[in-house]
Amino acid sequence: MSSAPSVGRPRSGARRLPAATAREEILDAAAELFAQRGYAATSTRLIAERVGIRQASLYYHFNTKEQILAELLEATVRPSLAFAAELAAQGLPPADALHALVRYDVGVLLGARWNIGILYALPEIASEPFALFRREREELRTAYRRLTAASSPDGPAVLGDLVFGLVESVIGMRRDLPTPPDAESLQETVAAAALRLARSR
Amino acid sequence: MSSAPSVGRPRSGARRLPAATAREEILDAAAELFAQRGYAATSTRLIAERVGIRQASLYYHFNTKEQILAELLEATVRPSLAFAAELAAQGLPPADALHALVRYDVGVLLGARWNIGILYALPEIASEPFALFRREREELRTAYRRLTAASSPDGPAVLGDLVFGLVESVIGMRRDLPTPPDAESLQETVAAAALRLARSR
DNA sequence: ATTATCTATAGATCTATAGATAATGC
DNA sequence: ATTATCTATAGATCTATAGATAATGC
Repeated sequence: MSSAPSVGRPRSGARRLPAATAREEILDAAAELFAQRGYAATSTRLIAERVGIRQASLYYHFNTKEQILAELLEATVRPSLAFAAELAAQGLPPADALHALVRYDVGVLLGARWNIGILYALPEIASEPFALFRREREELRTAYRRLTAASSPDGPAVLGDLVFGLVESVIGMRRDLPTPPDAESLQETVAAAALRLARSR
Repeated sequence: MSSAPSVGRPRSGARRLPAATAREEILDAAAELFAQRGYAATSTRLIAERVGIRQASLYYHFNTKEQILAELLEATVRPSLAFAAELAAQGLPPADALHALVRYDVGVLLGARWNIGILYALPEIASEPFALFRREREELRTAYRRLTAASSPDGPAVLGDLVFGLVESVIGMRRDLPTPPDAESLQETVAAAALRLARSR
């Protein structure tokens, strides 16, 4: 909530995001560095430098480096998961719900300040501190499976996973394409592509 | 070619792959560890331990740790790239060629001894030692773009990238699904899905 | 008194190089 | 003589903890 706090010893450097809390500044700097250079390749010293504090000061806000990554990952998957739950409560035709979920999810992945989704593939995520993130991402996968199967009752069981993969492929496009397509049109294109995969054959 | 060499000081440990060269053993151990625990999180000491040699002995075969990863990545993308070139020379109808390329590429990604594809997303790969791999992977992406555009002349320009993403989504399925679908049927399913995306609308 | 920072540092790495050594091949 | 390993180590990290300090708030 607050920006620069009125209490506490002053920082050595300038604030990164004057309107944000120290916690938010740390998450933002870490997101940028993790997405650009990798998690293990980013030292806590470098994160702190970008925030304008000393390395040890990070540990006033986070217990471990892993906790920083875990919070970033959870914050990225959670909005789409919540949106999927809303959709489920609305009883739309499954194809309409699938179209809406893809649109929303692609929007989240493209709209994030840093391309955090790139970190979904990190092998490090198999370890314990990321159990909650893994569970939430699997729930989202399940939502895609359910909507896809309902749209295409005779399709193969993996069709939902392919739609899920199709959606997440925008992460790679955002990273690799020299001029990534604009978000609005990509949201629509991917949603249409998902329906084309999911239509009953 | 040769298995255990007849020259050189004997190893401290047992061979990992008695039929392979030391170089191949190192690549195999590194592939397993990089895919399971991450590149930066895997020390050269651990790789050496799995091979049955001392850490410093790795450097007789490779100049840097990055070189080991670069060779693994290049070896994974190269067969599909070669196959795409063969296809281009054959002048098949584009939809048939696309179907064949997807089948082949999915087969490579699923058939590799370790799920190396997971490392395609590593942010570390943006650095210089991986320039050749990046170039080769972009060539493969170009092949998908060309075949997709030829199959669907009125489709959006990103359709080829979506097909590319669809193919690579099998990497995530191989990692995340408790019982990954068998390779044969997934090859066919993904190829059919790719054509469904690419058919002229 | 509380908060949010700072300085200092322990202890554990990690990559890569230098130079020795134990085999075979000639 | 050549090859493929070994031992030893330099030098550069890196994460996390301990305890001091510089603010504000009461």
